[in-house]
Amino acid sequence: MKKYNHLAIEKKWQKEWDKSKIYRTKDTGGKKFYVLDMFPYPSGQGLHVGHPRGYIASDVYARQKRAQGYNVLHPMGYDAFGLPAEQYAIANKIHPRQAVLKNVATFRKQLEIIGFSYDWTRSVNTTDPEYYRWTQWIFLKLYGSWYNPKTNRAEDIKTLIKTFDKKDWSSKSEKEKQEILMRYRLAYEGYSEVNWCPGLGTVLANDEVVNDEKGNPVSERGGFPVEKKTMRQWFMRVTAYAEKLLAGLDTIDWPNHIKDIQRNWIGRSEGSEFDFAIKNSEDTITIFTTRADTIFGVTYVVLAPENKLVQKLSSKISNWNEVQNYINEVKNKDDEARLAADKEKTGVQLKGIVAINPVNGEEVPVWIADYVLATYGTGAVMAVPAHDDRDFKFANKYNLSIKRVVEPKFVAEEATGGHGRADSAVKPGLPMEKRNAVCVFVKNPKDDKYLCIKWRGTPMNGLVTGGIDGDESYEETAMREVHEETGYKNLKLVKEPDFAIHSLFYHRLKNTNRWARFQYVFLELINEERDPVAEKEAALHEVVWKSKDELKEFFTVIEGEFIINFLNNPNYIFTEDGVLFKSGEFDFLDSSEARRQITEKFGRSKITYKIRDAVFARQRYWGEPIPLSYDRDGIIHEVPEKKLPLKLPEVKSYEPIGTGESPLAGVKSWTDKGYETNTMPGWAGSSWYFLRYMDPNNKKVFASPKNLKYWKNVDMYVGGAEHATGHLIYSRFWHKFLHDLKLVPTAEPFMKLRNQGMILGTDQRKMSKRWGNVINPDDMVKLYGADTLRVYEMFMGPFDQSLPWSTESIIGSRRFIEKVWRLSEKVGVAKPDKDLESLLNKTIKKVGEDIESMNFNTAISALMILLNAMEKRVGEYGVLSVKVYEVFLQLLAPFAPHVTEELWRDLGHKSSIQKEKWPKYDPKKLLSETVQISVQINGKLRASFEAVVDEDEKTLQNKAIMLENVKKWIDGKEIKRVIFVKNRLINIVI
RNA sequence: GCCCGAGUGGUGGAACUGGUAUACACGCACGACUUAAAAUCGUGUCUCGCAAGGGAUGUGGGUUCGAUUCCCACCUCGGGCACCA
Repeated sequence: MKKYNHLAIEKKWQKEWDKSKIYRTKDTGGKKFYVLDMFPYPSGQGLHVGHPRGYIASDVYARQKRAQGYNVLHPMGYDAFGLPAEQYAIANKIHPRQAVLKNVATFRKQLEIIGFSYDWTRSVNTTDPEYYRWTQWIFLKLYGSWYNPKTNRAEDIKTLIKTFDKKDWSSKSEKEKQEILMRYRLAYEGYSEVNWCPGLGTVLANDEVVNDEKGNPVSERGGFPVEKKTMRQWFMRVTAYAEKLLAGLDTIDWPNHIKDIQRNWIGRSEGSEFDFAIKNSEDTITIFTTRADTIFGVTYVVLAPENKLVQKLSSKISNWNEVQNYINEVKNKDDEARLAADKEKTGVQLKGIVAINPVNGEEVPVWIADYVLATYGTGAVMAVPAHDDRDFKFANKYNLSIKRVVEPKFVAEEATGGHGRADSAVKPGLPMEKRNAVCVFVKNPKDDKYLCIKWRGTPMNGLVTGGIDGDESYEETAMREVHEETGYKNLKLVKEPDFAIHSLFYHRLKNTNRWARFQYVFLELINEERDPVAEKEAALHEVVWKSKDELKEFFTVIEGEFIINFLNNPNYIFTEDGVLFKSGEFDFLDSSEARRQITEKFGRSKITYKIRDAVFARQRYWGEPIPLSYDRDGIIHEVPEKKLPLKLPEVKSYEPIGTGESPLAGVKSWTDKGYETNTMPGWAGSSWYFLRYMDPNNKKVFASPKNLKYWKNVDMYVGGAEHATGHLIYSRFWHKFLHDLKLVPTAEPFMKLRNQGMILGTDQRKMSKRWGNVINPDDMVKLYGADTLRVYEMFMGPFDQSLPWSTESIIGSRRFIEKVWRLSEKVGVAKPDKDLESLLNKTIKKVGEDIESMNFNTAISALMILLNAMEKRVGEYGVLSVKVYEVFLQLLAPFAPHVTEELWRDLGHKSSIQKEKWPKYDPKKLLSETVQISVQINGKLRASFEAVVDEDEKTLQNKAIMLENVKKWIDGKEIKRVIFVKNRLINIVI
């Protein structure tokens, strides 16, 4: 027998496939299918075994699609701009381009030996000027466009200019025009803070900044201090697409958690805006809130320290020095200190400034505090400490008043006792009678017990309650009711938190629905003297005393738990929806309805998003140049389309120049022409690369309309989940923009997305040089073969789960392939075997479905089961049917393309196994002739027996009862019920 | 704190729509072949029990003839967001 020499076989077929070009893709021909991997960043480190996991999966998937008759586009390329290449180049004193070329070559080699079915002629590289020409071209489109909210899409900036007053517009200077347009462009110039490291003379990315022992930010390299510096930047107006990005999620098949992350990131929030006028001023403070129903509870207003209004009002602020100091203090805090959630809130009052609540004209103080973010909503909030946790903490610290305006509401849904009333579930259809009432806590200071009422002949327990008569005060009602119901007469009012609840119930005695607002009143016994209780009252209930701890158990009222929370926690605030109170005409409205009405009358509804515009500039050399230039007057000019690509200048030094600006700012030939010195960020090139694969060598357009129309978009996208809020948002944004401009045919770039889990080191840690736990795929290919590596990576566990590498387990996959190899000796003409036939059909079904749903581990497992059965068959009859073996090879081919090709050809086939049609199963042959029927007694397995498929219940039941093990259990007992599940089980209930 | 996801043998994991829990593989033990070893093949391998039988899918409850699967509460781990008004 021929020896299984994986090295020779794999090399041989890789060469042969390359020669015969079987993986080349044409842009026509039948139904298309686009299978894409997230292209790699070719680092100097090379690959570890975790990297190819996704590539293997997509390769298996692509191979199956090809076998199913699709015209499959399955390309690979390199995302090679960015920091690591630049740093590698600086460290090794070579040009970044050289570093990239070298790393790309290494990657390609490492990938090739694994035997992927990529069409390498379609490869792209983001650093290739012929590629980034189109990245720059798309940038210019973004720069030249605005988002028209009326048409709900991006349009040429000219359509914006048309909306301006003609005369007014032409009277403006170029500079003014530029400033106005900049507020609309989808790519726009602005300012933002960066991590500036004076020690290195450069700007650092967030992950290049670490904390030293004292928690101060320092550079990862060298440990130099890092501070904030405001710098000129370019931005992408992602926020304009927030709604489309959100809505699009419903149209694509992505893992739910990725959709959740994106939804969360976009952070849509429906609320209202209100204008608070500033007393004795023309200015107003606009606030955003989602709780318009609490607006009558506003006791102050807070601005973000960076809010422009603060500077504008400076002359009216009497403590301006103090305010300025606070603003500076906040500015110098690093992000971590400012954002720490548990940190104590700080702020300063703007003395002399008074805001007017638009709903009731109340005058409230104005503060600045860094718990209000300048970048969200309007950068200002109305503070309602009674119903917002943050405002509550702030109010407590600075002694600001607290006004409660929303009260909890409880609707009786079943017959429960409550407040000593005979009440039950609200009856639909009956009118609702509103009433003011009290509910009384009476404490006996001697033993700290509370006065309770137990209703005779009912399970109801509660407190003393009663309706308010005429113009009685709460206290008067409370004392009167206590006296009537219990006889206690010497009581005094104590100061405890006052609160009220609304209770909706059906009043049985009065046959009416009641909506009672119970004001809680806290009394204390002065002494235990009591008058006799009227007979009528005494017949209804008895008096009991309960300690605080016993109350929770004692109350049968549905709102009992809430009341206890309130009693136990003096800081308890009610942040949920409820019923309005002390809110003028809106009293007794539910929160949601109140929000609607108050907004309509006093404000306007508004939708706000968390997502921020994305910074689109890096102060680095190794990125796409931004194709803009500045003239002497600071007017920005676009680099004409026909002059693209604007290539990076050849320079000797691309190291930081020490000002924080890009190294390009130190290149005279560059600055002489006024070119923008910032370069694009790493995500620019990766935001559209999948389109370039459709037409990678086109010199006229980024991809021809014909090819775009044919390939449309990516059908299956495979990559890591870590790109959820980066690449996967940005590329959707660019794609939607291109779609608005009718440059691409679909609204979404990636129809299906699947994430691969990480492969961890054997020590369960992330594979990295640092831990010394890196496993190199080259070594695995050499030792076990690419086919074994592929099978193992697909078999080790669920594709989307992170799993540790096991040096021990991979041997199992190797054994599997060797068994397949050895079995080839035993094929020939064999007698039909129904059981094997049935298993084969089941396996065809299972493997096909499992690949489609990316459950590769169970697909392999099914193949192993079939192999074991085939071996058993050979053991019994000495020969295995060629037909069965061939189908098996076809099923295995996507996973192990080399060895299956070799064995396939050995069987005498002239063409590649990769060209074969995917096997079909016969639904009629899926069932074996016999099935195991389990017999349960009372749900416990007691016996099982073999039966013919689809046999009827009666027959099987009779058979089951005859079994020894079953007889034993049912003997002398009555069979109450028998449950029958076809072809599976019989459960006898006794 | 909020939003997702996951907890099953010594290990990675399997189980369709509620229907024989632990498939498949690794490891381990024993046996065959061998002068020997490796490789290969075979047998066994959740747990308590001599057995009959009992107990096990993070913990505690519930629904059901029957729960890894559905519901409630809690614990642990992983991921995302984090003063978003």
